[in-house]
Amino acid sequence: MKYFGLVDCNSFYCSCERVFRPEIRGKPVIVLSNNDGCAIAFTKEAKALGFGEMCEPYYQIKDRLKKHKVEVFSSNYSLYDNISRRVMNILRDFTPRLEIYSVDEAFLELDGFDHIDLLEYGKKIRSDVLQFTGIPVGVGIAPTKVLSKMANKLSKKEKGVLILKDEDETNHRLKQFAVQDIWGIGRASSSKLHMLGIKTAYDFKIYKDERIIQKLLTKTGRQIQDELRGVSCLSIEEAEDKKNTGNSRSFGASVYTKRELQEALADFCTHSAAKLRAQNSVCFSLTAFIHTNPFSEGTPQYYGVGSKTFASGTSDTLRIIKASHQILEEIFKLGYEYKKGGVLLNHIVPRNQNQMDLFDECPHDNESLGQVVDLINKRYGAKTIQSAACGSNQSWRRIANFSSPKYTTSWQELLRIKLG
DNA sequence: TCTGGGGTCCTAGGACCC
DNA sequence: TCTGGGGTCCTAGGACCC
Repeated sequence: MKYFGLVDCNSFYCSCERVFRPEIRGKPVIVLSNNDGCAIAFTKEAKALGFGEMCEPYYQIKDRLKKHKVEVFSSNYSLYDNISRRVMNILRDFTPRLEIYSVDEAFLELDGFDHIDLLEYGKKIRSDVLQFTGIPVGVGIAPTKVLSKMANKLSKKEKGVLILKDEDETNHRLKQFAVQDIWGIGRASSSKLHMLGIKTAYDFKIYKDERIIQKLLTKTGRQIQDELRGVSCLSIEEAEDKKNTGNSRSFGASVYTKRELQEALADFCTHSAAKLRAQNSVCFSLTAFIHTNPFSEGTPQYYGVGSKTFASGTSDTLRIIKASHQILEEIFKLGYEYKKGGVLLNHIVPRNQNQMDLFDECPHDNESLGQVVDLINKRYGAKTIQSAACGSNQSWRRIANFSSPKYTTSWQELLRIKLG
């Protein structure tokens, strides 16, 4: 018998902050998005106080947070990434195949585990991760991915581990599980299912007319239905190279000039190109966009987007920056208040599958230059070397008023311990 | 004053080919 | 009065996820 495990870190960003601040354990904590724009992570104590609505603007809840003495943090992605990596490394000891689904979640293939006490196994996963990283996790184990997701969700009320093995037990749980809480069923799909009279996961499971499901919810919905029935359609997908990658950001302050946008785009290109080189790939096209603040009523709105293709695949930062500036020349309009910009690298292939173009004007990638830059930045810290196009002022940079130190990734910000 | 960022998969429809 | 059929590839847009 084949099983899937899903391990999910509880309030991951908040838990990371708590690792280094033991005094806030058991207290309400939230973490804000970029620019301290809105709330994106909450501990259960914060949820109990009525916070927990995803992406509620910070300025709207600021006073209430203060009143309830909620600890507030800006997001510290280098810390979260680093702790995530540690958690995943521990999970690798528990399975031959691990799918890292997101920064705080992973699927484990548990094939041929018939003679193992799955409950004990789940408990062991939990206690190991907690002991070695300080992060509390929930574990769900079931015969399909969709069911393991559900088991994981329910595990939060069951001491952190839940196994769905027995058919009657599973049906009993499905009857109490709302259809919109199923993994893969969002707002649009659940309202369609409601129209068919399907309210719970069990209703969905036993709904007979599969043609209608296929028609309304496409192949994805049909697979979810099968997965609820215990028929595994989705398998473990181990890390693959990204098919698209990019970088975009809201600006900390409004931006009006082409010069500043050039710098911001150059910065986004620098990050994206480094990601590309890290997975040893090249891209064939670049999309860049800029836009005004859609929330600001009464001010003129503009969305500018453009693309450029490369005759041969590239991961050359300078070449990609140059292309982003060419796009900017085409889409920039003076007189608007820009609030966000970004770049996307598309049509990504492994470097060894790169097709060279005979008529490409710069066929030779600055490949070795890029590698040296990556190496220096890895050893001496991010941004030790970068293109001058990224600017030095960077007035558009994000605001982060409540940032914790980079405890694990910066020599300057290591945790200090006073003795005596 | 202040509203995130980064992905994946699927389908329909257009362009193009023979 | 009449205007094929079948296939592939690409892209935009929708839906969903964390």
